Amino acid sequence: MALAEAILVCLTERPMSGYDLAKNFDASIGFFWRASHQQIYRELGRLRDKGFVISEEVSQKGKPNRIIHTITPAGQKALRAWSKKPVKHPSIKDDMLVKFYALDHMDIDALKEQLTMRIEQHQTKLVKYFRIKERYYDGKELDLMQKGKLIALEMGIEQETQRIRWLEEGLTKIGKL
Amino acid sequence: MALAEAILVCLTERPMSGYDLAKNFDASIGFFWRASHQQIYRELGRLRDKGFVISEEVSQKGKPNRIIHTITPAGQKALRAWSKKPVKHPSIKDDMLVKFYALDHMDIDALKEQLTMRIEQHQTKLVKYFRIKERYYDGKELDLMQKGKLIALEMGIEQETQRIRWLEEGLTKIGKL
DNA sequence: GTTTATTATGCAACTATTTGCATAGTTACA
DNA sequence: TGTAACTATGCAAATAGTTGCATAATAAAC
Repeated sequence: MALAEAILVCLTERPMSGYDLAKNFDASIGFFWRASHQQIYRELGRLRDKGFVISEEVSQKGKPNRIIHTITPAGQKALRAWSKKPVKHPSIKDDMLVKFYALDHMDIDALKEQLTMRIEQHQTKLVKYFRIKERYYDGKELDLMQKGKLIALEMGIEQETQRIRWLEEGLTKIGKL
Repeated sequence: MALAEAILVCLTERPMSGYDLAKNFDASIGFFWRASHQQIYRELGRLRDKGFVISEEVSQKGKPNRIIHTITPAGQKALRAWSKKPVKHPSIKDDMLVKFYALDHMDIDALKEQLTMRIEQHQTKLVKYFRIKERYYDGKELDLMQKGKLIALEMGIEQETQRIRWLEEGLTKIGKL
């Protein structure tokens, strides 16, 4: 399970609260591993139990106190250990492919609409990725950490581009039926 | 959740036992929606509770009895209703991308090995897809059901091809670091 | 003759994920 | 002055998915 590791990775950048992490998961590493704030808070509890992070409460005026989590040396070690473990192949679960597979029981017009919507969603995401790439990476001097993030981002761009392509092909194909 | 629907789709072809379904999930629709036999048996129980399938026991000599499940008109109706519901965008959960994102904490050589393994896995799958395509679809007269399945298969082929491409690009990129 | 694979089903426990709710103060806008 | 959005945390329940085990017979391989 990479959620624990994704959180640890974020915390190597700087100590953060659960709230900060949830925002991060909306904006950067979350492109590659989605998680809700509920999941993050629970996972933080587990990481604390294992001694991979330490948490300290910081009082704020007015707002509820923040709990800032810092990665421990044990956490760093766990990350390095994880890097050597084989990845499992990602689970493919795509409603759309099931719908194509069962085309003779589907409402074709509804399917076309859904395809169009999905294409738009992926395009929105792609635009977001390109903005981040331009803003933070293009024409900059990068260290190893940044290079890794850029590669991940470029892989994300590839993935979205390709997803759009096959959804468009699918749309064309059902148009020709 | 498309598991219920994936099962119903299989049962529109012919009535089947849980065991048959599990095999189907290994070979055809399972390319687009993975499920273990435990999941399938549980889901079949739920579908029976909802009246979407009826199940009857068939005794066999020697072997344990088979329970054959048949889709009901209510089940057919549920399938059509599902076809009109919007798809949710597939959850992206890929350890590999998280590992790239955290490149500065990873063991690069281990990562290269993992990439190579993943590429091989996707290639194996691709070969399987091509065999099915040649054997069942190429140069044949196809009805709507078969056309749908072919499109799904071609989309699967696209997806695997593209996955291989971006994994190879990733490998090249970390080679250049 | 024994081990292994295949057919056939299913429970139980655990882990992961999603959805909904609850609390509680702050800031901005209309 | 009210409402909505934002900051900040977390519990509870439901659903989904994985892992491990258990049973029980047949057939083929070694």
